[in-house]
Amino acid sequence: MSPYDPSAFPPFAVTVDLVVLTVRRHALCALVVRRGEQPFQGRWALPGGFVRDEEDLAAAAARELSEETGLCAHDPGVPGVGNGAHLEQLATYGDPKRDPRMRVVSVAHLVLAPDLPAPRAGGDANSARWAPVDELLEAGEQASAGLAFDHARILADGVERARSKIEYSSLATAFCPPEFTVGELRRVYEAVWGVALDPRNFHRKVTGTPGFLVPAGGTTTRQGGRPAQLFRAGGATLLNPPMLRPEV
Amino acid sequence: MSPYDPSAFPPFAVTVDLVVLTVRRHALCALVVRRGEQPFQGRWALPGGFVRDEEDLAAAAARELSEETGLCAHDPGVPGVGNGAHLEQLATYGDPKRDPRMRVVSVAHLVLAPDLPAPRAGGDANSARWAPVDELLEAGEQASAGLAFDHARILADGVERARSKIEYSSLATAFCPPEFTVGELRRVYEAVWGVALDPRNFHRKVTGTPGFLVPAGGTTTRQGGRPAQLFRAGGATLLNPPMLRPEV
DNA sequence: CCAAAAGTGTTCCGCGTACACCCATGT
DNA sequence: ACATGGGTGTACGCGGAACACTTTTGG
Repeated sequence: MSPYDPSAFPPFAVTVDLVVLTVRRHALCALVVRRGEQPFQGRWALPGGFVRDEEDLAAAAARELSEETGLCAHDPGVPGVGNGAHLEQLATYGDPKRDPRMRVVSVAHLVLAPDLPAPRAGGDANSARWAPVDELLEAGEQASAGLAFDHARILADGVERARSKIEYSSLATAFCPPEFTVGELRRVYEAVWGVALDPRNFHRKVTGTPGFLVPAGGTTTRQGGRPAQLFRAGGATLLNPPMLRPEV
Repeated sequence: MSPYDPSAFPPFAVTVDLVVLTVRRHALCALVVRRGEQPFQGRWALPGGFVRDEEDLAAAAARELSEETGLCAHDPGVPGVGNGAHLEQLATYGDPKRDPRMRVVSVAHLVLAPDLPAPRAGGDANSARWAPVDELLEAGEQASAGLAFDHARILADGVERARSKIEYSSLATAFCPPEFTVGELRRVYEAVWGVALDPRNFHRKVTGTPGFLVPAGGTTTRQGGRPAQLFRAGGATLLNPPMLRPEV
């Protein structure tokens, strides 16, 4: 670290922004809130807020998440059990011009959550909603139609992280309710990757990977057809060999 | 983002810390500098420094790198060609107690560089050196013997990132000089992963992956034995299928 | 009976692994 | 001659891809 002079460093505002992803109706969706003030008033943005004094970055992200959704996320490194949602740091964005008002460095976090009831608008947001990420990212192509600030870029990075991480980890279960079927888990992969997977091979693959799924004991027919076994997420976090994303 | 009140956010100091890795004498080494002042005076630390006003995070990392090593890194997103070194953002560390003096958020960056002459001590560092990461991380086990601040943790995260990224990307070439042999590239993998690889299969694998290596035209005997073809890094960045790290 | 989803069996083939073998240089 | 590292050929086997087939529910 450089020489320390209490008056020699420029002060920064530090925020956390959240990329909260879920799967609804076979589509990967992100949580966005409507901005109530300038700049970008009326535009959609990722939820987030300032990091408080004496508050860790992950704690700030968990607090904002809970304020916006009522969700209690579980960062595997922070105590406090959640309802299955997964939280991890994504990346940090610090372009001097990213906020026209002042110098803001934002530490983006990624949250993977099971399908939730409609979000409750909280704090300064006029409203909040789940929007398909395809819509949000397409809108970002035309200037001044997409997300506020550099949030389209942050969202794209978060989506890419989620897409690659479910390949080699068991994180896809974070999109599922506590008990789920193999078919439901497959539809998560299909929604996140935007591809169709062979149900037979998928079934063999996930049930054959030790520690990925553990039988929960019951069955369900909520998807129609023959009753399917219910599973819970197993203890394994790394999948070896990984799930293979089909070629483009 | 939360309601904006210029007086309502706590001011943070924002720094960049650098995990600069290279391969020297068959060992993965990191650049460390000796601290010249309190706290942790005399202890080794990762190079780094304050982000300046109007300076992007990646630019700050590149500036610190150049000040400490003379290296001109190439972030594939920042203009300005370097000498082959690779720079990417690693993660951000913001525990309120990580610096006893004040609230500091540090955006760590990872640099992969070819073997370099002895580093020149710059700025406030009494001295600088390349140290095998195994030594640095083992020393961290005993309290007050390892790196300053939370730098052991940052280093461990950087090493883990490098180890996993050379699996599925062509980043291992960033540890090599502009022209290198297949054997030299193999010794990079062996040093970073700490394993022995079969030279025959490795050769077939890397020369058979399109875009990974392009023949540079000449040969060399600098490693002894039969002359080896020289290669340059090809355009491909993602390896498909990936290099497989042998089981533990 | 039929549709729909769950689950099993089987065949094929690419690719990773292991290892035998040959090649071209320095000493 | 021989040691050293470079490079090719080949046989084996695991695991992914494709797909036929059976099972168990709801309508």
